[in-house]
Amino acid sequence: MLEQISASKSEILDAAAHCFMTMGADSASIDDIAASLGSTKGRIYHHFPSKGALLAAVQLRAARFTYQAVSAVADDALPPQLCLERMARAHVMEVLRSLPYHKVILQTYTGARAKTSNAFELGMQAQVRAEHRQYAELFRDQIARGIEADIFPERNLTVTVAGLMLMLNSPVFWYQPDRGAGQEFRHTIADDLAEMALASLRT
Amino acid sequence: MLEQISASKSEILDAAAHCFMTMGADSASIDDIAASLGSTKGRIYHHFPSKGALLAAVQLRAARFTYQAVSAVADDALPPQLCLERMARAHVMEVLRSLPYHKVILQTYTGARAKTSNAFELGMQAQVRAEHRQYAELFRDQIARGIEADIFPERNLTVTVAGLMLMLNSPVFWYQPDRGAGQEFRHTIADDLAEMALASLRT
DNA sequence: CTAAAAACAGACTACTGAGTATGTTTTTCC
DNA sequence: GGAAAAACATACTCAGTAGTCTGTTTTTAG
Repeated sequence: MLEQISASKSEILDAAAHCFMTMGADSASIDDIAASLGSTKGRIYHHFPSKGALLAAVQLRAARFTYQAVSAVADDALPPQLCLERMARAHVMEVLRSLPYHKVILQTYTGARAKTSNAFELGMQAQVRAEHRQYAELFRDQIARGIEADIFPERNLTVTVAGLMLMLNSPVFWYQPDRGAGQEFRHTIADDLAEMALASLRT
Repeated sequence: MLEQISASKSEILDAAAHCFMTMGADSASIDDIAASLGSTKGRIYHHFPSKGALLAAVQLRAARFTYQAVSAVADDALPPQLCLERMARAHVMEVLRSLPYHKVILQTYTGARAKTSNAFELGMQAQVRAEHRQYAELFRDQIARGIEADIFPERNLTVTVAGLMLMLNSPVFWYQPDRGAGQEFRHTIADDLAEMALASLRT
């Protein structure tokens, strides 16, 4: 589940996420990432077998970041609308915290897959999709519970879940962490989006 | 405004959008696009000065597709909530129709810019951003009108508009045009999403 | 019908960037 | 303290690709 990652490996992942974010996952070269670390590609290839594996590792970490943050506040004992609002707020706050990782996810989650596809990397990508699906299920379950209890109107579940989660991910497209006010604005974003997400489920 | 495009140029754009969609804008090579047309790169470079210009042309077309479809149904005489629902439905239907173009937009709209940046391409990219902003303004204006009239609660406009439009774009991430039922399902998606988008604006 | 321009094809160049192979330093562990 | 392994650095190979240049076909215009 939570693999033990060395400090150096974690540092590489942070740098990779940052480079992938700013330059794009394809344009950013291994040399770019190494340079941003003040080292050379030898270090990176010692820890990761290929660029695709490094990218997949970043994506996996992104999924696990949000999964941890959201599953911590999810509680089936709560009424679904309340539970969902807490989950939504936690999701947005976590996305804003570990922004580079989630930018990478959305960059590569449009179904575009490179030609380089050996067995190992295909497996990694499958795992990324699996964990992402598992995370989305947290929201899917609560929404289904709400529809079951007649709190939310009946709609296509796939359409609803995807629409809701993409709304919660929208800051990824425009939020600039360096520019402008910090923590207060983040809470404004999280509150507004969580409120909108909840409202979108009603009639 | 609406530049006259030759049939050959339009065909190239369609092929480029399809290749960019399936392989990613960076991974897809000019040779790939030419091959999918049954021709060679000579044809493409005769019509477009560079790959970046071709990509920008695809993005521009995507923005204009939706702009045309939505501005056709937008009407300031209508009450904002009604107008917005029509716009939302039109947007989703158009996105599903010209899906490859919009997949390319979202692929490249995460703020990641390649290193290749001569003056001409920077100008093209600026124009893409400008027209995209202009399109988003259609929705922004109606939402502002609704808040003004106390129909919608007051929220941060930037957060609201971005969240709303990304929700409307969510099918780009999962919809498969070839797989499964056609026109009826498209209407289901458009109806559900437009309803959700409208509901998200309420309290 | 013919000259000129447009619309391509095909071969070539130059460069980038992923991956490798080997050497060097640092840490670990007995 | 000394061997073994981990953690890097450096130099190199090689495939893929953007862009160019020249030649060939097709269309257009007078």
